[in-house]
Amino acid sequence: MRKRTISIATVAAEAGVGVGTVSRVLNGSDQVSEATLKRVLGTIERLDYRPLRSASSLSKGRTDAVGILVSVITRPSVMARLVGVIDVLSDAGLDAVVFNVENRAQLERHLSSIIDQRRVDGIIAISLRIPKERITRIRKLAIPLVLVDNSLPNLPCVYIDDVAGGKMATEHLLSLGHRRIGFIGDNARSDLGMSASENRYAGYLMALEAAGIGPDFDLVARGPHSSEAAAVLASALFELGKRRPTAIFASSDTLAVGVIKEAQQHRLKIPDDLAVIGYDNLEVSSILDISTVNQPLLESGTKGASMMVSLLNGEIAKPHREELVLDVVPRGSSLGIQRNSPTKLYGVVEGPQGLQILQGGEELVS
Amino acid sequence: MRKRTISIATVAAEAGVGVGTVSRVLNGSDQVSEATLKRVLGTIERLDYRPLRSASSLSKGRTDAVGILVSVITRPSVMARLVGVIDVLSDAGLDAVVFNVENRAQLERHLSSIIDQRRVDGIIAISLRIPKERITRIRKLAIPLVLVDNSLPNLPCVYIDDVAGGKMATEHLLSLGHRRIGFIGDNARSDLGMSASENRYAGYLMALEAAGIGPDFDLVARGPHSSEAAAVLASALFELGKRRPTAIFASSDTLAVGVIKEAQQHRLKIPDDLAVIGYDNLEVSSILDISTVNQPLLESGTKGASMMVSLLNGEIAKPHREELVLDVVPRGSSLGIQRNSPTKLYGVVEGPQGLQILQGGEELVS
DNA sequence: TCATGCCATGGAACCGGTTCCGAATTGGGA
DNA sequence: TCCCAATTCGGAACCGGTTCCATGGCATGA
Repeated sequence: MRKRTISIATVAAEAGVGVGTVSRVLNGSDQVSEATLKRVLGTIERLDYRPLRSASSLSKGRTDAVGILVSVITRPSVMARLVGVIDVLSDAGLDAVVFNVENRAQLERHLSSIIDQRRVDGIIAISLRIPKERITRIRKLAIPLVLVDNSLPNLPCVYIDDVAGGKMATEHLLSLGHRRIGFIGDNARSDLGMSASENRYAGYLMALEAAGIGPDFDLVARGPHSSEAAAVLASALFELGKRRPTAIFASSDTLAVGVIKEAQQHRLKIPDDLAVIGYDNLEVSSILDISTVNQPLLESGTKGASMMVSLLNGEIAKPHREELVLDVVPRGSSLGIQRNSPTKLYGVVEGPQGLQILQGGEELVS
Repeated sequence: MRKRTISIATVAAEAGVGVGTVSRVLNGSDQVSEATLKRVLGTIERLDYRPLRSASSLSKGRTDAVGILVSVITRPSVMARLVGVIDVLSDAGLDAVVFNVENRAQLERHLSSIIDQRRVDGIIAISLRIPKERITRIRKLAIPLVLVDNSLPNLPCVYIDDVAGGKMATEHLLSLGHRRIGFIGDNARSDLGMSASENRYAGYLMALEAAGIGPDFDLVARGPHSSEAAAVLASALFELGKRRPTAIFASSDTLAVGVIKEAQQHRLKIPDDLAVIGYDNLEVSSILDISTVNQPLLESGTKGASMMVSLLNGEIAKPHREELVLDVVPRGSSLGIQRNSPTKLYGVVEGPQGLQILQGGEELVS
């Protein structure tokens, strides 16, 4: 009857050393002589031994895992940030434990279980507003917290100035000579507090005011975050007759798509009858040639995760705040420039069965 | 000087009982009298005590976490499945540890660290082919493994018959009278083995053969999974002159988008000059009115996760296999039917600042 | 009244690592 | 040759739960 599981004690016995020595070897301590190091490593190899995560977690007092709280994960922009976060954490050897938060109750539940049970060493919140009382509790427990796509005083965060973004988008339309500029955005939600759309709206108002144009609330509309809703709202704006907007700033590309679809229904030519600019620079905006405001989404994720890694390594002293840069991507929906050819260079070759574009570095199967 | 951390011993001492009793209370054992139960619960409440995850993991011998291996996570279809998985796991009180796998090396690294360190109780692989030797190792260690969007004998899996799907899509085009039907798909990749596109291709060939049409490899093209690549490939097909296809089956909606964009460049009318059908029923296909094959993506995730939960609870005896149903969603890109109005009913109301569509059940901020 | 058995309970042993203290060995200098 | 310091190492104590066994109390039946 063999021993069931091989533990550190098994290795120690087998190698003829103490458990302490094996542990030192595992953790790369320099307090081990060359000879023993080799012997222990050999034994580990031979027994195919790996230390158990939960055991080392318990004695080390940390989990080597980071909790990621994500607001409605299905949104492409949120997704992109998440990918950035996961990649960096993974490279740092940290587990990424993902929690999808659809509403306030879920947020509370996840937070309390994460925090109280100490399941993770740190928390990254993406596009999410954390209740104040939770923040203080997290602070008291000294659990690192990093905000991505959000900003709070005295907390490390990677954020984007949505007000400036809204201003830039509106200014783009103003620079093209538009004066009647509409705004279509998300409902302001109190529960999860994704305030991005409202901030962009604020920027929109600022830009108008700076241009000496008073706000016309008839040109402003909000609804759920979907193309269909945006289409309905756009339709309402189009029916204003000669008072209808000549340009629309949609607070996200998803909404811009709905606006454009609806414009086509109304036989409005883009951009001559109606100029449109979105926000996020999602893939769909490039496909549909929609002008937009580019956010470094992936980068916001990687930056945030890097901060977390530094925090866990005790490398950052005080809260670090990083603001990422935005830029307007003018495309056909506002400029009307001739659509350009695919930017990437693709070489089509004759494949075994039909045409083929080979991918760089990829191994292909015949 | 107060005690630093409150442990189960603290609670036991405070409540005047043994640690065993507290543990029993925590785990809902019925071996505790009403009176002590109340007293212990009170103490727990008063001290705001929560058991430490890693400690219970160590002694219980399980982590209450599930590893999720995901192939290129950015693909919308993969994403949708992931969301389904996370939601179910979360409801079951299991942590979802996500690993993004971009290439074979990463897959190996993640797998070995997951498996050897026993970081998780089970593994869910989404749209991923696991190397045989890994499978046998996982089997030997008795770690539950569930495949989503993939199928292997003797393993629990949730899969979709891509061959049948490819056949359905092609038959749809055939039924509209098309005879010269092109195929645009992904490169067959050996490393991660996402064979979906190739399987759909197989279905395409079967449908053609059943209709008495021999395959014409001049109408077949493969490339990277992007709209741009698809556009380039489509362009090549369009330049075949009178031998050009009158219809194209794109193995995913992303590719179909590229095909349609390119058709517009070539002044081909959709669907009169060219009918197109995609695959996946992504949001973009509905926006652009592209016919497609609907896969229950979210459902595949939830089903897979449910299997995992059952497995971990020891409820399933032998490998359970579930095949989900597909259906063709005919839209304008093949039928040319008048575009329909938004399906959802939205009521536009006058909001505090502009128009507004209220969301069901959502709390709104003024 | 005493034997029997069940139920609630305390607490030691244990899960598998890490850490720290003390001991053993070695090397160098006096 | 002896002593001291540095280096290497063994192993007990510990992290904070869970589990199981032994124990004490109480009720039941004879």
